[in-house]
Amino acid sequence: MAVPEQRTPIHSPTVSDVARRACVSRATVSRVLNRYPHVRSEVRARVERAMAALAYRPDAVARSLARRETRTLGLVVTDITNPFYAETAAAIVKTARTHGYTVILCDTDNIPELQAEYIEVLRQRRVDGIILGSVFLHDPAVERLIDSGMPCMLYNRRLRSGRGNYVVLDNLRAGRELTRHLLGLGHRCIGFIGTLAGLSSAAERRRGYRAALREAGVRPQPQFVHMRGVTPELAREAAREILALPDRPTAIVASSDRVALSVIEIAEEMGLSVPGDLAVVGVDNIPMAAHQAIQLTTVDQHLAEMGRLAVEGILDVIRDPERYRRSPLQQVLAPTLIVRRTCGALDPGAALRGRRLRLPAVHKGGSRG
Amino acid sequence: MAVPEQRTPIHSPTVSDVARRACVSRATVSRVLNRYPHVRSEVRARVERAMAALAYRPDAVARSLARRETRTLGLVVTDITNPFYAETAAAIVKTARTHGYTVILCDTDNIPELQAEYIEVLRQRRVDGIILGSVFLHDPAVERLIDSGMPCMLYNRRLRSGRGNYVVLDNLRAGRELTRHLLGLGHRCIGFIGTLAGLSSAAERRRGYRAALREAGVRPQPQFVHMRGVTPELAREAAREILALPDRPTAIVASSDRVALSVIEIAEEMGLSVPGDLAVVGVDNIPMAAHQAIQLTTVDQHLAEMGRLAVEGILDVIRDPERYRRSPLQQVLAPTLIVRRTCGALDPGAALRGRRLRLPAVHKGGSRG
DNA sequence: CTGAAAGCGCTTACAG
DNA sequence: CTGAAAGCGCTTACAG
Repeated sequence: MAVPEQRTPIHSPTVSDVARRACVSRATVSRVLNRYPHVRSEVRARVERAMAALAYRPDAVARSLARRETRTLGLVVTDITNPFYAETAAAIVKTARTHGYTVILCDTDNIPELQAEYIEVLRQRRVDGIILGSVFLHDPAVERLIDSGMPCMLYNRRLRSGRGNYVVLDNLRAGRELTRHLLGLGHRCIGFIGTLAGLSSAAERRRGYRAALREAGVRPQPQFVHMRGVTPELAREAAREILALPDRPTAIVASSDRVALSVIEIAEEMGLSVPGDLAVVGVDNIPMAAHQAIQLTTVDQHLAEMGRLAVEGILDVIRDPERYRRSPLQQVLAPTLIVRRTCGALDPGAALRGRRLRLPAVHKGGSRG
Repeated sequence: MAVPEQRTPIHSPTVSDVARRACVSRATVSRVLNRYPHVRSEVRARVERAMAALAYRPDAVARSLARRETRTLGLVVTDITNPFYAETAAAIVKTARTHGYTVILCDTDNIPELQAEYIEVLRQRRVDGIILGSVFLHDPAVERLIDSGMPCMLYNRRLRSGRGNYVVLDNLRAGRELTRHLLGLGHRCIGFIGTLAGLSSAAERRRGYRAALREAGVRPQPQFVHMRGVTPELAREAAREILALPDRPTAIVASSDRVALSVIEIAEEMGLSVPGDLAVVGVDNIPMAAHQAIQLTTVDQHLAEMGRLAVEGILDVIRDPERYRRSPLQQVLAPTLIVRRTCGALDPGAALRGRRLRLPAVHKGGSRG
């Protein structure tokens, strides 16, 4: 007859199996496993041989239960296909790995309700900490999470309450520098297209935009400002409206590179050349911004560093929650202006009214290659 | 004196706490938790009230240990900032969520050695299955993983051995259709720039490219074919060399949209207009390919569907590993040609030698919405 | 329909 | 330096 198949693979070896084979107790196996110092080297060697012979692979689930720590971080983003989140997620996973942590990726797909659902799932899974890439200025679910004592770290956006650990760009300054840059190029009619006023990032960039106008003695025009939502379609809609105005702006500050790309698309669709007829600047410095066919003037917010700081920060919080309970870890990164083609600064012919260029000291970006 | 602070939050409630409060056994609490049918409704209500009163949150780690299943999937990609992986990861996370599964994201950052390391970590964490976005044609670590019986699913690329469950694009057909399309536009001098010959995706696309040339009676020119590596810099290098040849090709088939974008950058740097002087086509249909300023002719490989199928497939495998042991689940998706600007087909003025256009029946792509 | 008991695979005081 | 025992928070036959 046929040889019976080997089904249900013999259960994988446990500490007990190793202990039996090495003629020691399970406690000793555990000590070897965890590089506990005081184990006789002869015993240690015997245990290690047994582990090798059995191809023993420790069960992290059991260890998590016993130690009450999972060495797992939850990462909640609104859209991993947004290069902003992809770049930060890469840095987060990488940094976590170097510290022996694993990352559960949660993507809300821009559906706000899913955030609370994911937070609940992560808490049931007993992650050691939660990193949130987007919160609303008013966000009860996140306030409750903070209240609960679960270590968490916000990045990119913060709460109006000012609570929580976070790492964000100095968004006000980013909006102000971009606007000043355009003012310096001679623009006086400058619009702003953002995502949502309920997000600190967009709201603060807009405040920076307004501040720069005010400082230059330019009166803000409310009809030049739109904050409709986060999808590309809404950004396009806003661009279409603003650019159809009889006295349309000669420059647009977009609250992100993605929004800026939508604006450029619509401008070209409407027969406006960029930067000839319309200057456009963004924020993020996503890879595409550097592309030859785009060359978007933007602000770099150092995404890899932001991701790294988020992880290193939350690991500190996990180690010593008390310490950060009353004085949260709040980091603000300085923006770096990257001057490229779409603002018109590099193409004197396109600069309006022949103003002399007065660039601030900036990193002139090319490819990020 | 000051009110003493509440530190180390009283340990979160367990089944025992709920059981005590509801005056039932822990087994009964567990039954209610798992919607076990035969529980008296009065008892069920009492337990539910107790859970609510205590804000009980089941411990998924303990449950995993007891049930020997984690409802967690591992996802290993080479670079989450590559839109291909970001798009598929989004679909994978989304599909997993609807089935109650969570996803651990592993990003090897294109460092091959990290793949084996991540696989080991995932196995220790006792994930129920592993999804791999990239394998080499010759990949011993993955062969061993398959041997081990751990449920796994490859996507995008497969093994030369043909083993394993996978969902891939019909890459040969994709390469062939793109090349035929260019041949149909009059091109006879067509180059191919791929990533690595050791990856099934690029290798099969190149085979399709060769097949199309052969079928058209065009002799393949080895100096027009480059497969150097996966980074943008290597793609640029290859483009620079091929386009500097005295008898440079009039069209390039790139093995991915990212490679195509690099080729376009170099072409423009060298003063060649696209598609006037050089037609370029890619594969993937990443969001950027649709952008106004690019309009890349490409092949859609239905990334969201690929991700969804990968998850649904691996869940089937997890449910019934025996069934797929001998006849693996292997799915091949049909490519969809998306004709845009960069091939020159939409701009008769740019079509070489005034050939009459003979487009295959295709989905003419615009924006992806 | 419900409970007592054993078990999942580790870790960790506590003795010695 | 090492072992016996208890415990982490669940689930699951097995009785009744």
